[in-house]
Amino acid sequence: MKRGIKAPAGRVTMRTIADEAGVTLTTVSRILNHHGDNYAEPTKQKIFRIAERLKYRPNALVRGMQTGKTRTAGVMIPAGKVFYSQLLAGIQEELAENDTIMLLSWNHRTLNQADETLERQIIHQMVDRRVEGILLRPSSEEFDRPYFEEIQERKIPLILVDRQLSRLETDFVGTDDHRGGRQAAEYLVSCGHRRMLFVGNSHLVSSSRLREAGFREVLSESPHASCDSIALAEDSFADQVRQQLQQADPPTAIFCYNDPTARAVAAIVRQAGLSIPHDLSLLGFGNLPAADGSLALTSFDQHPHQLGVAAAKVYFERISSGYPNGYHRVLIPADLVERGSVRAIG
Amino acid sequence: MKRGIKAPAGRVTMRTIADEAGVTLTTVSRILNHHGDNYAEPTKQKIFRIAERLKYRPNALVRGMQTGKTRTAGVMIPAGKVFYSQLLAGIQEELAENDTIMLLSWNHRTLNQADETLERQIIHQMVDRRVEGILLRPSSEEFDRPYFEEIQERKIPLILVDRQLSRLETDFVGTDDHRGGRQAAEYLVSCGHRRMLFVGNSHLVSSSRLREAGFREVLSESPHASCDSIALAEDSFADQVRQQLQQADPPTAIFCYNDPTARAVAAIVRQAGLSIPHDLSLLGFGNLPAADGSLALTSFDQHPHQLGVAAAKVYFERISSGYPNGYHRVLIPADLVERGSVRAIG
DNA sequence: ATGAAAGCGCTAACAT
DNA sequence: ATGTTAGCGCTTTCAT
Repeated sequence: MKRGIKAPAGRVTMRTIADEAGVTLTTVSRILNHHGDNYAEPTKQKIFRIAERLKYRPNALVRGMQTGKTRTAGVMIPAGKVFYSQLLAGIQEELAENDTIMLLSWNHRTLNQADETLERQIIHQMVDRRVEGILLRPSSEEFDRPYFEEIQERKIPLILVDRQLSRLETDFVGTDDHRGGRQAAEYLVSCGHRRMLFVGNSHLVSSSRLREAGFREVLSESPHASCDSIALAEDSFADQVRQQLQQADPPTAIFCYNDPTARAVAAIVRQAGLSIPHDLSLLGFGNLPAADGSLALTSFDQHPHQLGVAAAKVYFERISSGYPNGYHRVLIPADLVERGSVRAIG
Repeated sequence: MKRGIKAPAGRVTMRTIADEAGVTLTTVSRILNHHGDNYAEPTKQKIFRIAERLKYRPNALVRGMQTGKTRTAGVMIPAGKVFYSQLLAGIQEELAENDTIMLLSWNHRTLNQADETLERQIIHQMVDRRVEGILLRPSSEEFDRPYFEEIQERKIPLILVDRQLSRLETDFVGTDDHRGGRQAAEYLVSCGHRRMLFVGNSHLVSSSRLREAGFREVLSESPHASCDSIALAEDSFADQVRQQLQQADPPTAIFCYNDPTARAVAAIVRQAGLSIPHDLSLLGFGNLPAADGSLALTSFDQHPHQLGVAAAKVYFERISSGYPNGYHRVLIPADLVERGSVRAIG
């Protein structure tokens, strides 16, 4: 004749405490949640003592279900790479500060169309667990992907990190890429370079596009400066680089939108028998550590940890209904780190 | 006269679907959870269609509360460092494979006594959210810390990663440190070295102790081989290294229990006017990328990603009541990576 | 200063 | 092939 679900015996709930203390569930709930200002001091003491003795732990699932406040953030970042793991460290630090813990998942770093299902699944895992908001580094400019709509329809705050989506209005925290591009150009020009090459992924990634735009902006204002572009994603990439080098009037400096790209280019350049920085200057972006003994690359530090902290701050501001109108944007400047892959000429 | 808590209007629950379909909650629950084998095909279709149209998403909190199956793992790893972020990547990959998501938190890398409160808090955050198990890299050999008891009292499966706790019986996944130490010694001996120095943290960290033990084991079997030790944690560390170098019969090779230590030693060695590997061979452990242009260090790759995958596999085996008796241990061998900081002599 | 009752969204035991 | 009911562990409203 028994029905329903039986609770495993020996489990300590508020019920247990209430019975033991001879009070109601309500009383226990109010006191343990520090809403018990009206209760008699002895009652409070008693409840706290029993709770401690029994090692009571609240069920955050139930609480979250009822109140909506899960104190859980969804974070979707491919944190296997150094840059992202430091970004994650920043996020983690700020979340912990605010007694919030993250549900972490990973999207792929690749700009792979087929991963749509995966990312959708991840979003669902988070939504189903009632995260209060989501911090997300998009794997590409997939503005049209339906899972973003899902987040927005459910009115879950979404904070984009590192990369923007061109057609999506959201809070954003990232590097000031446009400015970074400008700094790159200013630096190379100040080193005497005029014929430049930009290597990036501007059709796929906002950071590349913005860095290129800033870069070109400065060059267009610099007398005699010129700049070609090569897109990294293309098959003929290596060939295109070689072609550039074999021109009558080859570039004297190459600006790559990130460090891995710069290292790839460096390999091609060296294969072609040129030495860096003597024959050619190379400038990266991101300031990532690389394998031992590889090229000491002049680059820009993006301060990933700081980015993470800033992102989490925006998160809390947003979920506590800060920013009443419009979206919030934070741009962190990148800083030049000279390491010797750029040479002053002429 | 109304009491209780009102559900925000417009929320889609199983109730909504049941009403719309003219069936019971039970029916919806069973069908959506794929326990609906007995239901009529049209009924099933109808429920699925309505659920989809209404974009229904189950409340995982409620489900978890009732069933205990939260499909959530607690992970406590200071993933800001490369090694740990790759370890984390492995864990993440295997968890995702099994439709599980992680609640991630961070303990400090430092062997700091004062962080006890923090780590306790983290454990509570996880326990309260009813994780099914916990994967944890201990910040030191804090076997006596009470929060481990808390985990064990609640019978939450605990899988230790990378570092063991000397007095705690638990599942463990890590590098085969003893064997790694042996490999290090065998390699150096095969290069002709006899007078060695070990630099580590053996009183604090199991990995250091085991590597040292393995190292010494081989040396004790090698004719004419000898080995001194220096403890990294001591203030006079740099002085001790210098003393070693200035001896009448100084070591020809130094084995450091990890790469950062090796780099610290390298700096001291160079300051002393000696060159690596010409005057002195240096061997690290961990194979971590370092800043551009720094010493190309011969080291051992610990395959952190593989460690992560293995750890998560143990996790699933454990939470599905595998390993009925006793604890499970997985040791992954490390592999030598030659990079030129060790020279063959004599 | 405390309690009773209703409700959250769901699962599962016991029906027919 | 479907429904009824009890229950999970809490929070909150209303009442005394």
